[in-house]
Amino acid sequence: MDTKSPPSERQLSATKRSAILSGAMQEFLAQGYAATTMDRVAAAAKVSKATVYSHFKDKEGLFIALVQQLQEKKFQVVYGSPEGKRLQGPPRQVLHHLASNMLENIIEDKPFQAFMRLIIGESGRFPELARAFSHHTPRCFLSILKDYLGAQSGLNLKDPEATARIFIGSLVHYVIFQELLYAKEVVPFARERMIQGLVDLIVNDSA
Amino acid sequence: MDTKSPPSERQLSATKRSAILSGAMQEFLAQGYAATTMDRVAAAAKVSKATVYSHFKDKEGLFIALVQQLQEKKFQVVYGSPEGKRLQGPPRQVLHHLASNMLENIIEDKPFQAFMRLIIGESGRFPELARAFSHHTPRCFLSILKDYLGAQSGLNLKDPEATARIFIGSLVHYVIFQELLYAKEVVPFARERMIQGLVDLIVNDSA
DNA sequence: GTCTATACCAGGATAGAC
DNA sequence: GTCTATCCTGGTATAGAC
Repeated sequence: MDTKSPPSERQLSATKRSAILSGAMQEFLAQGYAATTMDRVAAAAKVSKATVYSHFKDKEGLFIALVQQLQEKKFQVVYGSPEGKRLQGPPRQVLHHLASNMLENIIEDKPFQAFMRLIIGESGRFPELARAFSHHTPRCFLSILKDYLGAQSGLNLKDPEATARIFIGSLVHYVIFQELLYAKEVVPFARERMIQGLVDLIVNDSA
Repeated sequence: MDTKSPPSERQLSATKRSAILSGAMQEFLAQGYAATTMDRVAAAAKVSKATVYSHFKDKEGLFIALVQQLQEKKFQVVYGSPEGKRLQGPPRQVLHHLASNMLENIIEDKPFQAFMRLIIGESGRFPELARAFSHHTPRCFLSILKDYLGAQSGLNLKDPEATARIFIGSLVHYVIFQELLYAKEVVPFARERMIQGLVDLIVNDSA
């Protein structure tokens, strides 16, 4: 018996590949594209640099593969969320619940915030990735909300889709501003107040 | 007579300094922090690299100086905007005008968009700059809008500040999403429809 | 398929002439 | 105060052993 890895002496390609992607995620999310070095990626993945290059063409290829993987995996969590199903119930409750969950999910999820930073920060150099992000991410969310709002005749909304965009946009902006740009430390604004303000604006039953 | 610069053979320090900042702006806004090289900054400023280092301690110092300068100069244009004065008039008109101007200003101003990308993208590495941005930028704008909304008793707003944040947040998010992330090419949404939706949501007089 | 070792290049920063 | 020339580190990518 030696001190090496007991289960499988020779690890297979798929294992290495996912280890590399995992290391790449750690580095790219923390440092951004240009500041990340293949050395550190290899170290984080506990793999030699040459192995990284045998699995991915170059730094750019690795980055693109990583982002695509994150889009597919991370997103179902944040945007697909508990409400993959259609929404139903009284607007006040549904909207409050929806906003609350969305903020909670994103604010807790630091890696996802780093991912937002990365996508926005690198959107100049990697426009394709930004386009893919715009295309896939808020699609289902927006569409579900739009349908729900459109079906609530009691709300008297002139443009349900615009309303849905305002709803989501306000919340995403809240996260970008308060969290990514540290506004919470400098011009704080309670999460609950934001949510309540948004719900009141949309529902607006004269209570 | 030689072929060199006729006006002043030896340029002064202040001139060089602003040339360097100008070159730095060009490079940092286009490439981001890490991908920008001091060589290219010097070239863009038509100055030797040593001169750059005589005016600024290092790359980081140059970057910070640049961002601070941009905050002070660029901002009065975009956020101070035509409405530095207090707002007055009927809500529908004022809000529509305000939103329209704000979007117009930001969407036309590509350098400012690059600046947003930069601030968000580098907010992990330069949290101080992000904090300064959060602190100064939308301050006056938000405050003016909040006061205006609070004064319009006809609107029946429960929380004018929350409403003001939703207003600005929706619009900023619109820019980030549609412009910076190229959503306009992939899930387009008319600017005017966004503005109208926002105004309708806030004003909401049953016409 | 994976590692070690290395080629090659570029970037940040500085020394020294003028 | 500004330039030219240079140092040195560290990065991407690959060659060759196992």
